[in-house]
Amino acid sequence: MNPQTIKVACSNCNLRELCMPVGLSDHDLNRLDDLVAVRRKVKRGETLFTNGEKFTSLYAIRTGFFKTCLATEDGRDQVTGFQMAGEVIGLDGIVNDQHSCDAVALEDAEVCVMPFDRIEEISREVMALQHHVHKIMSREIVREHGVMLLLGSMRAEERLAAFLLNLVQRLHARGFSQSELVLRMTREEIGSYLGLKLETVSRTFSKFVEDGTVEVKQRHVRILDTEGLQRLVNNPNNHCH
Amino acid sequence: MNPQTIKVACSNCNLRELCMPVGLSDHDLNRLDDLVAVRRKVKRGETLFTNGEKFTSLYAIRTGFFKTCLATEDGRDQVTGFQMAGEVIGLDGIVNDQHSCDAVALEDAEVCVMPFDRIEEISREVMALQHHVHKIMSREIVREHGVMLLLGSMRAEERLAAFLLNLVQRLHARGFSQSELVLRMTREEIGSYLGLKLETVSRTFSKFVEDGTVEVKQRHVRILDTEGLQRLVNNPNNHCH
DNA sequence: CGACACCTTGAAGAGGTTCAAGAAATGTGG
DNA sequence: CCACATTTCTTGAACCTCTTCAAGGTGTCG
Repeated sequence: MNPQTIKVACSNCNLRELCMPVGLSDHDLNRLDDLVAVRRKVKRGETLFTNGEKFTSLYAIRTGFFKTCLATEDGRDQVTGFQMAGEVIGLDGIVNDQHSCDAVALEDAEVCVMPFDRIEEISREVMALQHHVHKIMSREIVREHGVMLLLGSMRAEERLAAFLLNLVQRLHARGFSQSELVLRMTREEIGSYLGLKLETVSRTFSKFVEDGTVEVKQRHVRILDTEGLQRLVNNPNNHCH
Repeated sequence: MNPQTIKVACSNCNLRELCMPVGLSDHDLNRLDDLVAVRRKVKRGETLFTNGEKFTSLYAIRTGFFKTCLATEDGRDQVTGFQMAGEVIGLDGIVNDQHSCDAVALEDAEVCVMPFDRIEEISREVMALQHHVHKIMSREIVREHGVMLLLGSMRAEERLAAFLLNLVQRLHARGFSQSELVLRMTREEIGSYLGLKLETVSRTFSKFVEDGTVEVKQRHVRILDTEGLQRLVNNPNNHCH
């Protein structure tokens, strides 16, 4: 690994509203600029951190797209999340001082490296940051509750619908289209995240196309009927009781 | 609701090693005693907090057993976890200042109420507490990763085996038997947690009994072959690829 | 003791997986 | 820049696991 690094500041970062608290005084903003030690570029296919690696920092994604995944010795493999610009990864490492999953860049990426001891230090001085860190961790817990609901109670179509809606919603919050998106991950990775085989993901896409709900050309997806997808996720008659 | 409340202190609590940081100075220990505002009793079947309720506090379980569950408007229902003495619940509420799931007592319980603003206040002064809070949240994230692996890649037998092993392990850490346990939840609640129907849970228990892996008498379970269960969870030949 | 909640078991059925083959896209080296 | 290798995606058919529906048994609590 050859981490390319550049020094930078949060205070004039255009992603600040996504990964930092808002409404800070100038003084507090200056303190925040000490948060990011360096930036680091990660090429597509490379890992930002891996299972077992010593935990030192959280990472705010500036550009690019990541997956986090769990690989057990006996060959199981589970994608636990997909992360995009403005999101923070590495929280899993805090509890045992070492990472418990791999973070893999699905496209060339750049992250802000935030040493965790520095986060804790500045958190003690800047209340807004302290609360922000707590919120980020709580948000991740709530997100995972949602995934548990998905994995535990939804059928294939419902899972894929929920997945697509979640992706566009997050992309839209970053200024992209509400209805069009380019998948950065393979069918197999989607399947791993959704607890389905890649063939099932592919078939379900095909079903959506037949129904006129979406257009799919490889990884390019256009959502034609957002409410149709929403109905799939929410319709009480659809559940496996 | 009629919360029965008693004032108390952490410094002489016999569960301290489970829910509080260790190795504190006397001064820091005294600060911690301000953490717990009151205790609160929750009767079996009652809720400690519910979805939508304003978030004010985290709760350390002193006695009893809880489930947390997500219930959506359209009738889905997902148990997201089972919690026992020494564990902390309520973390889901931080991000939006309101709880996003229900916490239901599965047996008469008592919790220590820790107002979150007080946690943040004392965290700023006591580094060990600050780090401890971070670890608790990170631990919950990692636990949920494990559940995602379970729900996403395991078959019914593997899920139930993993579930039982996890339960006895946590009970053992609290001084109970390594091989015997009393389930505090119904088959349906186990099923909801594991993404299975109650009938499947029941059948899988029966299969374990046939195989001589466990003895089951209603909610009383005795594990006869821990390694057999372990093998089920870890055996690479068992997966659905 | 009777009502109710909980658990077990069977049989039929559905949804997703597995295996297999081929097509489409992507990347690589000459 | 093209030919070839590789990865990724699609689709079909058979199979398997888990679910659904149904009925009866067991335990518990007022």
